[in-house]
Amino acid sequence: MAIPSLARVKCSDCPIRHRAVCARCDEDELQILESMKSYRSFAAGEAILWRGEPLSFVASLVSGVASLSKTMEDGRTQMVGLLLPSDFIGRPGRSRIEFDVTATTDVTLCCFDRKPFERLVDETPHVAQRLMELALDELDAARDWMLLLGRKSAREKIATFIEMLARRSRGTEPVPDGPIQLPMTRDQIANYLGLTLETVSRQFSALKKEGVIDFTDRRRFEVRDIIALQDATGDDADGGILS
Amino acid sequence: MAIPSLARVKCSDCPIRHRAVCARCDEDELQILESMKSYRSFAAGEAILWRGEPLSFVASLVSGVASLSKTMEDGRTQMVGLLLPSDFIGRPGRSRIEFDVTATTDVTLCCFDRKPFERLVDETPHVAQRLMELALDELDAARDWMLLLGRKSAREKIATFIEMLARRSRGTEPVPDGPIQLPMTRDQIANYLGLTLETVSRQFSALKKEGVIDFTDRRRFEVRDIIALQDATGDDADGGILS
DNA sequence: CGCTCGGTTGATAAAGATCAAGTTATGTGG
DNA sequence: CCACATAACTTGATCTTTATCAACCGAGCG
Repeated sequence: MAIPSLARVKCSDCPIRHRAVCARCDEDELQILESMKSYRSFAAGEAILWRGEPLSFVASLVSGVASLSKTMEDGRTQMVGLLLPSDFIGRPGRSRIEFDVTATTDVTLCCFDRKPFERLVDETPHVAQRLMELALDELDAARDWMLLLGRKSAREKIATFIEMLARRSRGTEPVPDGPIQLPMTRDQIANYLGLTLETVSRQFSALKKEGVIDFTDRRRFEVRDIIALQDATGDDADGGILS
Repeated sequence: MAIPSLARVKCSDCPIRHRAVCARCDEDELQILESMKSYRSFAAGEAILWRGEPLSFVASLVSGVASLSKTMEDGRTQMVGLLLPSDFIGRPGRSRIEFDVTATTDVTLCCFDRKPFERLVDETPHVAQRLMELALDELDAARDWMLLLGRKSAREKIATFIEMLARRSRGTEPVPDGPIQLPMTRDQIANYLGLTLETVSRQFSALKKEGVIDFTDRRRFEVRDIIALQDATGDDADGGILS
């Protein structure tokens, strides 16, 4: 069950202050958000929101990793998004969502009741603009993932996934070049990449045998050969430099 | 080459008036858009925008079909979006796009120079709100497509594609139950669905042999058995009724 | 201590890609 | 208007990749 957390972090001290939906807000606007917010925590594996369920709150992800996924009648599932700190859950103007939101690791959310938040969005261009940016970023990420799902080989998918984790944690992790934590099980990785867990395991083993990565533990690895890794992703060498 | 069209349709008579970026605008706002807009036409196959190229204009698609696609170094291509009348091209706050935009059929665009348009967005909540809705709709569509690309079989992909075309043209086509036009070649369909053109052709043939669809011509077909078609998509029978 | 869960590895099967002919349209120039 | 060229499409044979089925391993926990 979700445990409403009483711990109160001041918005100005919040770790996601400059990236979340409040990024563009000034002090006055922050005051309003401060008075509306409440924290909730979810344990790894817990459902945060179910597909189709009425959406009573929206939230910013403060810490941990959550995932968006779609499941077919026969059980096939596809992850359609990975939420990291500062990502937003919920939509202005929509009372339901079309996918499940699940806590992948232990998660803390900064929640707002939906109705008051929507009123705020209408009145606060800074919030509306930031929400727009976040939506467009998600759209770009979704499109990159479509290329991966539709056209990349298993090896390329795994390499892309690892490279993404490595790049992302360079900002977040305490030791910049140290071991990287896999925030999910092989099965969840498979659902993210459109593979089976066996194929995921085999590709990890192959990259390990080639000396590209090295596992210190089943959930923790280090990149040994970043060039070979980027090569294996199938992406342009300078991918993103133009942007 | 793009031929700047001199034909001027009044916004109030525009076929996409209530669905495009201007949907929520009142008469005064429409006046402003009217004075800023210009039409451009592109022939089937022509490039509208290249990935990475500076974005000088944004536009609404007035007629025809355009596609967004990403291409890897070795030529593998994945379509990441299909633009239909009323869809928007370009992003507020971004000077480049991360994919190619191509005219799939002959296309007419209602264009706005980017800079003035961005100023307008900042000053006109009706436009900003509509842009947000359009972006969220695209995001939902992208996520549905991720499930298709990652988890559906070739047969399910083709059935989903046909069902989507059928549903969509029910609104647009002159004869509601008549033949439906395929707006793209087998090769383009393959790039949309993450398949090869041979597999696309084979699946069409299979559905035809089973009497689910019937081709009146290579680019025109009729749905003979809608139940069997929906069955073959792999989606929930009531998919979308809840939304 | 033995169970369970997450993970690895191997053998086999199936789906779809690839390679290779052909066939049907759609032009285009004579 | 016809002959021919070309692009779009279909179909078949074969090969590759990844899924599926199955056995097993090791860490953590009741």
